[in-house]
Amino acid sequence: MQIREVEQSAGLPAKTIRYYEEIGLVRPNRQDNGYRIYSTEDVHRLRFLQRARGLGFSIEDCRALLSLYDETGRESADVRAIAEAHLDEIDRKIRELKGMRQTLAHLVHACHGDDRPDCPILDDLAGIGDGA
Amino acid sequence: MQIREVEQSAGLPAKTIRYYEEIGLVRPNRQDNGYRIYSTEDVHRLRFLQRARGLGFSIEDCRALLSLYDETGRESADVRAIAEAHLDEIDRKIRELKGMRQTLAHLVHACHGDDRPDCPILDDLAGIGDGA
DNA sequence: CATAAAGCTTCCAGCTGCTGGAAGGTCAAG
DNA sequence: CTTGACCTTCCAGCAGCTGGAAGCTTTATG
Repeated sequence: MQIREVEQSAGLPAKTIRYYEEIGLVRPNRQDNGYRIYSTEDVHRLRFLQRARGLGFSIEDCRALLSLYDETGRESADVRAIAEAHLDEIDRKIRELKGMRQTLAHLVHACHGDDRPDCPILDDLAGIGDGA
Repeated sequence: MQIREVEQSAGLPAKTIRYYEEIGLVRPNRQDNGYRIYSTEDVHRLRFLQRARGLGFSIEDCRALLSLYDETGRESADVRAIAEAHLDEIDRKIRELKGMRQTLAHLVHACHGDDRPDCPILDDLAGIGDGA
């Protein structure tokens, strides 16, 4: 299978697929002309990566997950530990974004948003608290 | 005021302050020896940046907000438009993270996480659906 | 058979927003 | 006069790609 076809079946752009090879996540063979040739297993790994990345795992997490996937003697606890750490990280990000969201929504609400220059959003950013 | 002191009052590391100058967000004067010297207004701008970044605005948004802040004839609608677009973006990210969170929490829950190799997390990533 | 279009290759640069570190100038204290 | 704290510039690197140039190969068409 050539790269253009793998794009479809793995759901990843060719550039990304080559990049994943460059950083050692997948090792396709080469044809005589130098073209990459992907086995079903290569495509499998790429799909794995596509899903793991879609869940927000970092590249290094993906590398660890893939190697656990390869390792038949793995302990599921190791996999779960990675996933739990990532889950915590996601929760942290959600909390952070919600904090921003709240402040921002409040400010947007307070701003009349017309042709006049006075603006609670700018006031807040400038550190002019409303005292409340 | 020299940079080390500005670090404290703006709540930004010196490296970042210099970087903000490099990209034209602030323009401190120089002493004869070449040292940067920050006016109260410079510090003010930096604090503005610190807050805006803390709310997750991009550097380009910050640039736009600062220039609206400078512009006394601004329309608050312009400020609000930037803030609303950013709010939408935050909401999008929260939704994305929540989607990940849900899938991942489900998988973590399903994984017994012991010394055995079978693992629903890896199965899912490998595309082995549980058919449900 | 010539040529053009499509697909492949490598390599280099750039994106965001800093951050670390090296090499070196300046200044106040002892 | 030296030490140490501060300041400067410049260059490199982080994540995770993405775009583009320059140049092969292969396939389709006239």
